[in-house]
Amino acid sequence: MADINIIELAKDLNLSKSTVSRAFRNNSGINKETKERILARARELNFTPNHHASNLRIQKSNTIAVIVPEIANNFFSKAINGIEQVAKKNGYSVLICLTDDEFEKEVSFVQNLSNGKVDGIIMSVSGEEQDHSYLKMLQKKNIPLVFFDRVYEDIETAKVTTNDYESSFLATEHLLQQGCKRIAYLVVNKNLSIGKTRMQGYLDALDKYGIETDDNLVVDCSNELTQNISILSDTFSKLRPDGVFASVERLAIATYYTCMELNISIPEQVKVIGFSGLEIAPLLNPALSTIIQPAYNMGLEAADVLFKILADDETKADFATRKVVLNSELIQRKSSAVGTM
Amino acid sequence: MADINIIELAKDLNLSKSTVSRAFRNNSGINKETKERILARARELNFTPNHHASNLRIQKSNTIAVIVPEIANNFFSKAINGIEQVAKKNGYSVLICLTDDEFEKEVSFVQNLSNGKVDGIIMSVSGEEQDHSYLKMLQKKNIPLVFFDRVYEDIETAKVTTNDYESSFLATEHLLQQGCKRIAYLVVNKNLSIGKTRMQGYLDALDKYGIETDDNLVVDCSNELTQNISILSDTFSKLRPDGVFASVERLAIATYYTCMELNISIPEQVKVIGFSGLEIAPLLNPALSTIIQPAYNMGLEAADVLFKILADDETKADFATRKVVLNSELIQRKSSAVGTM
DNA sequence: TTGTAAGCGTTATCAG
DNA sequence: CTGATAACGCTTACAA
Repeated sequence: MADINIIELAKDLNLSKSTVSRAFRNNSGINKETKERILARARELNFTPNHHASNLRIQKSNTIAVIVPEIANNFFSKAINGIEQVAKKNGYSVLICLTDDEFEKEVSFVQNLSNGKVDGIIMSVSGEEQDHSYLKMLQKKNIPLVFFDRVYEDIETAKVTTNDYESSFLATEHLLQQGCKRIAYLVVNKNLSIGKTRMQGYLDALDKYGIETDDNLVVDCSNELTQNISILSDTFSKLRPDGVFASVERLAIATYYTCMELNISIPEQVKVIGFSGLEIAPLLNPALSTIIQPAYNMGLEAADVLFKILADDETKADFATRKVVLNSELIQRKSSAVGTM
Repeated sequence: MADINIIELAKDLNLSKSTVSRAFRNNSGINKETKERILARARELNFTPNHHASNLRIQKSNTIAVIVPEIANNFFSKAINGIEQVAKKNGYSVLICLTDDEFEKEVSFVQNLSNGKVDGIIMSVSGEEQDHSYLKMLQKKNIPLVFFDRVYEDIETAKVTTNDYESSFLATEHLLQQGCKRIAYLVVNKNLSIGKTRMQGYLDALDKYGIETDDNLVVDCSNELTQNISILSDTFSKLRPDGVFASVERLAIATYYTCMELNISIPEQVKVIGFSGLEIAPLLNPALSTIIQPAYNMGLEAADVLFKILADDETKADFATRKVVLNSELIQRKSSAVGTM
């Protein structure tokens, strides 16, 4: 109940509330000394203007939302880190929304956020095969949207992605050059555009090297480790691939666990490469060859684009449909090496 | 500009805004049919009540903040995951604040949040040696605070921690039982209570086994990998420890990198154990012995306590100073094994 | 430079 | 069950 508002502070200082209000804004014409006096007293009384009142008044929340499938994940936590850094610099707060990869939650978050709670949204999507018209609402309400990594192709908005096709092509080509003939492609959801794009790189590389595609070698996995191990055990025993290309980090890990269980030696019996940002890839047994996405920088870029749109100057329209493509980096390590190193 | 408010919606429906408002609350006495009619029309027009207006009115934000040193980190990202799950279930949003381990940012976040922006705060602290009186403000403004993992001992509030002393004691004892005589304790900041507590477990275990303490074996590291490698290289060449107990994950990783560089073999020349929640600890070369903190569950617990306090019933006071201690789990793997496995 | 007053879009109280 | 009206705490023309 020790709550104090601008009126009481004004009374305390024998000023009007408008003058006090001005002290908290930079632009307004106000006497330097009165301003000092006000701020000093405010500090004493622990007063700062109520967020909701001023947000209501100025129709702005100074908050952005990040909607992602998960957070306990190398890639997303780094991306969020990047986003938060930019937000902090701009005086914005960051709301975290985890969809758990469920489209319904994504929709419900967006709906819940569209009433002024946030000024903009950065999202990595979870419902490619669904109806995306619910996003129209954001446009109507003038809430800018930036996609990163996982995007909806049919929605025309700002997007920050990586060169997935090229990376996948190169990764597959790398395995081929190391002598692999039967390369398995592991994917979590074939229908996600990101899975498709990466798969296309894989397919085209095979094609370039004149390798026949075996549909069974495209393995649909899940997000659950034990389940993946069982799926992969099956694949390994039935199809005996000599190479594995994991389209996401957790599938590379599942591959390692499976090989450990089945006593399959990497890279002698099967060579492995995967998308992954693990700092400890070199410490794995054996060191894992990786394609590293610049997760942190993607966050930075996505946030940068969003704030450019929010800045609302002439360039705004330009950024509203901006496409940024960052490059991933392929690093060869022992898991895809020839012979015994 | 397609923005619609409750008044226009009311006009559209030939009703008063109070009736329309009631349709969006559950409790209020309102005719079922009119309510349906209102909600239907609202859906058509994409209307839901403005957040700031209602927050201002009801003096509540339905938002909590999580203040942590970093997010691109196994432990914190899992904890946040837990927190978000609980928040979502309670209809709350989660604001993420990253202090980058800087006390000033922590203070500035708390100050910024204390004006109604959030209803409660969950925090893992970054300024043990600083003045914590700034937190008094939260009490005055009736914003509940729950600490987790890293806490301020001098602040009486709800706390969720793990049994750090016991875990450290057991980890050190484990190394001793494996035959180590010169065990290094790696810590990022000796002054943090969490570092102190863990160190005490280490010291007491040494004592129990009649091992003289060598102050040089308590190694103060940083958060930066390359820096840590150089610090550890120094330690290894000068002090030749036969055991390493890493008080946080990144120091276990730094130890591995250092040993790799110096060609020191784990566990033959030095046995290693560390706090870590890495799913891939078994896949490292060699598999890393770990003490696993229940990060996700800590998040769950911390959020549970916070919402119990926010529920504001008789038990509130009880939870406001609740102490929850969860157990970590020690898992022995090859990095601390005897002989060559 | 400061003060007055009109809103921002809700919700809650009180009549009807 | 519904409607009028007064807050909630702040910002911003406009006036002084």
